[in-house]
Amino acid sequence: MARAGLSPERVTEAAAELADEVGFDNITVSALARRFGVKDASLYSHIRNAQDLRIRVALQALAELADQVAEALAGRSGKDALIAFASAYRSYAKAHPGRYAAMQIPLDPDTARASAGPRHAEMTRAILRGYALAEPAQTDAVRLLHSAFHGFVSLEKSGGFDHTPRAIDDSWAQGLHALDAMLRNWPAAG
Amino acid sequence: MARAGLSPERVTEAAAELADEVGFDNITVSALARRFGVKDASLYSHIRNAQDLRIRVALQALAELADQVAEALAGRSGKDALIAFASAYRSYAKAHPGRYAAMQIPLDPDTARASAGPRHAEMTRAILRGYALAEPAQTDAVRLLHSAFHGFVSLEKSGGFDHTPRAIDDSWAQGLHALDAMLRNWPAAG
DNA sequence: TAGCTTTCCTAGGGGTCCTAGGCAAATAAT
DNA sequence: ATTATTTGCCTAGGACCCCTAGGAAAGCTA
Repeated sequence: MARAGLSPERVTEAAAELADEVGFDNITVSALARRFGVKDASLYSHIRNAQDLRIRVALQALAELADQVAEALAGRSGKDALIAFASAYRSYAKAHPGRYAAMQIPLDPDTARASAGPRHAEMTRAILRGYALAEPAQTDAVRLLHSAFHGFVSLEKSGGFDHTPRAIDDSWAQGLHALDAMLRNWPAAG
Repeated sequence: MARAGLSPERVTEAAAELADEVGFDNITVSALARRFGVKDASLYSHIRNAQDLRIRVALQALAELADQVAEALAGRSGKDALIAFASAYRSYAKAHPGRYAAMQIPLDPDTARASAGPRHAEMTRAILRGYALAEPAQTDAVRLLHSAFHGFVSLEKSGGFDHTPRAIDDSWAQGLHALDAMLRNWPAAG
């Protein structure tokens, strides 16, 4: 029997593609095996189990997104950087819905530390350098920005904005405009 | 054989409790049947299928949360209303993680229109009455607020804020403070 | 070429979803 | 009160999925 040339990397990549096609919740070891023309049991030489597969997809997605955000951010600062960051984030979620969903699964602390997660946090902080926020305001702002981006993308995907005629792209642009203003006038604690 | 006294309502309620205990993704018809001391096939007289069960939980959760938000909002306006709304939202998510996750599944348009979703939208708009925003700014602000609340709660739950010492409650309070300031100084389009 | 490692296989157990058809309990009709 | 009807829960069983154990062949190493 000819070999299919599997490896953890190829399996993970195929799982990511499958997730984008059928949804992260619907990736199964069996479907993945079918895609390779292989029996499902054969995949267990390359992945530990189904959960391990999902975590691999999540880690790959985090790294991919971090790369794209880093590229979008290069040479920009202030509001330009804010918009570039947010747009890269939203574009990735739209282009790769399965991978984006994968990124939301909770990782155990060790895995999270070794992932691209810290890069994301660092880049978000980098944006805020243009706004001169001292701690702990910086952390609060990072959390709020991250929340707003993730929330928007997530609600957009689940259809939460569908029942109002206003174009979503316009709300997004205006929302970023407002967030920029908010960061420039960050209020004192109280 | 004595009957278990099942009904669509009791099954849905039990599914919601189960979701809060083991996570929305882990509710199964089998587990629910075990909880009632009944065979899994027996539940199919009360629910159409597993997806139907999930939708019922989602609709119940939307209605419950709408009730709680309405109560929290009564007699408040401006920043008080903003904080009351956001706190009710976050409290519900913490107290009922499974139900909260259920609310995120996409509903088809007819189901969504008949759900408590429109009540949520209306209440969010009610908050903004204290800030005197004209359309389309009002819609943009509604979307941004909803995004920020949902994003924050969702990231908090998946551990996205765990790697910074700043207390999450403090970030939440300060974030609401900043959002209030943003709404009071909503920028002109551009 | 002989041995070793890796890759994929078959076999099989256990779980979940769901349908079909049957019997018994609760309810309605006579 | 007896009969008829509806309803609730049952057993049986198919399809799919996850995962383990152990075997055979492909490819590498000596």
